[in-house]
Amino acid sequence: MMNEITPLERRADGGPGPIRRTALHDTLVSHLRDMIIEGDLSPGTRLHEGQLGEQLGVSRTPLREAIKYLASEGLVELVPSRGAVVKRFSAKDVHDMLTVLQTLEELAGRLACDAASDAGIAEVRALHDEMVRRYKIGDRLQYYKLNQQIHSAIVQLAENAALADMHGVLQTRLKRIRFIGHEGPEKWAAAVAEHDEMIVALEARDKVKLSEVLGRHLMNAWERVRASV
Amino acid sequence: MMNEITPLERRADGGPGPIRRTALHDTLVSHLRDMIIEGDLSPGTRLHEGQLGEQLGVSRTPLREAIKYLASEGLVELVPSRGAVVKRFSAKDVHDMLTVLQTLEELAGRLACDAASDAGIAEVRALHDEMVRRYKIGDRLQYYKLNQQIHSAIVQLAENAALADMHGVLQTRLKRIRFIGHEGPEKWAAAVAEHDEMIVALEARDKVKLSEVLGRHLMNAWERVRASV
DNA sequence: ACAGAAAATGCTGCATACAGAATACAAAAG
DNA sequence: CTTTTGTATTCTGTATGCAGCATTTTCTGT
Repeated sequence: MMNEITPLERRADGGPGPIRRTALHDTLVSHLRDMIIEGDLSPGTRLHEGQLGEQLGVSRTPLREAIKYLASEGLVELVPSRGAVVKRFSAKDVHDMLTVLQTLEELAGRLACDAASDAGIAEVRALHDEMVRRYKIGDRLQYYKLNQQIHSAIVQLAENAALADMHGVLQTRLKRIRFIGHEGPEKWAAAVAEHDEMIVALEARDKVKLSEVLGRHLMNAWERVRASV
Repeated sequence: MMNEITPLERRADGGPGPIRRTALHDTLVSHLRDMIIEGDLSPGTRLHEGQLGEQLGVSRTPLREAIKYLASEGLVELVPSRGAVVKRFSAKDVHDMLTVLQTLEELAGRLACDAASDAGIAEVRALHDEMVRRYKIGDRLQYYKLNQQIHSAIVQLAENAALADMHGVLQTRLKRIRFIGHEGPEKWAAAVAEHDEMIVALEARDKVKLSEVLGRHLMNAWERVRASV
């Protein structure tokens, strides 16, 4: 993280493959979101329209639209006459978010056991195995990313768009925090063990168990990150 | 509903009281949100920037920013190169939203019993009594509004910002639907009875009971609206 | 030297202008 | 009469320009 700020590539031009007409709005939103999550724009930073726009190579208009979008997502805060600043989350905020996330994932677990296809479960299993492999070789970054993917995938299995939406918003808001949380070896091992229980419960379509493990996992997540916020 | 579309009043000018510096952005967002909820802009309708902007008396720039904000809220959908359309919800969508809302309110009930102040509970009681009064005189509109307020108020008592956010988004998305749901006298009575149980459980700070009633109430809400979606 | 006021600078908020894409329409061919 | 293709119009997407507010800097008086 803390990358150099680079102009975003607008590959409306050639490049191989079908000429994907990427909407600038979406690109900008993703880009800004990443910049916030990865810490290029730290909490409290003012989003300077002129400056930021020049760095990214876009004019102020689409940039402002993207900022409004992110404001609705809760990543930035709009201050009248003073633009937008990257939102800062207190420890209580993080705890609150994890509480809600816990409840949502418990629900997702129950729904997923009913709604998921065998193929869907197999995909999660594949992600899980890959994650464990990354764990064993100590690849924290990929472990982290696969971890997130697994949680998202389980939510997807629940086949509930509203649930996926709400989960996505909270997960995005928390990414910045969780990314930082570097747990020690023993806590990391515990997290992996929980994930093991998870996948077993999912494959058995054991609602009660899966829901319980997901809930416990997020309770523990708070313990893992509370020090860093 | 189905009001005439009127230009929004921008009282940056005089008027009594302190010169409230109302940000146009917020005003526009609220206004558009209301137009969608109240059915002035029905699902599938294209949000015509030029036309809509002229009707509201604003230029396209702030209007587009407001639309982007609403898109992130999930009320409108952005179609590349074709602007924005009011999002249409299927019966399954509504059911999904109610499922999540149910889970969130159950959580809110549990948290509220711990976190709420006596004064806060008293305020909900006041809303409840007023709502019952409106029920008795058959004032559907005010009943409906107070109903929503009570649910929001209980969520507020939980003192969890993330929970309030997620609940708010879903409640807003559902407003358009629930507004339509005209239940018969017996179902209406049942809903009021549930609200009675609710306030009693809240005053007793009975977590289990309050959570259960809130959950049941929203289960039944689905039964009440399923016909109209 | 310091406090307060006034000017100056920089930024946001809104409006307008321009370019490109999508759609609607019309004319021509089958 | 249907289909297709070329053209015209309309609307979106992006850039730029201007006015007002906030903040900072500088000037002035004690």
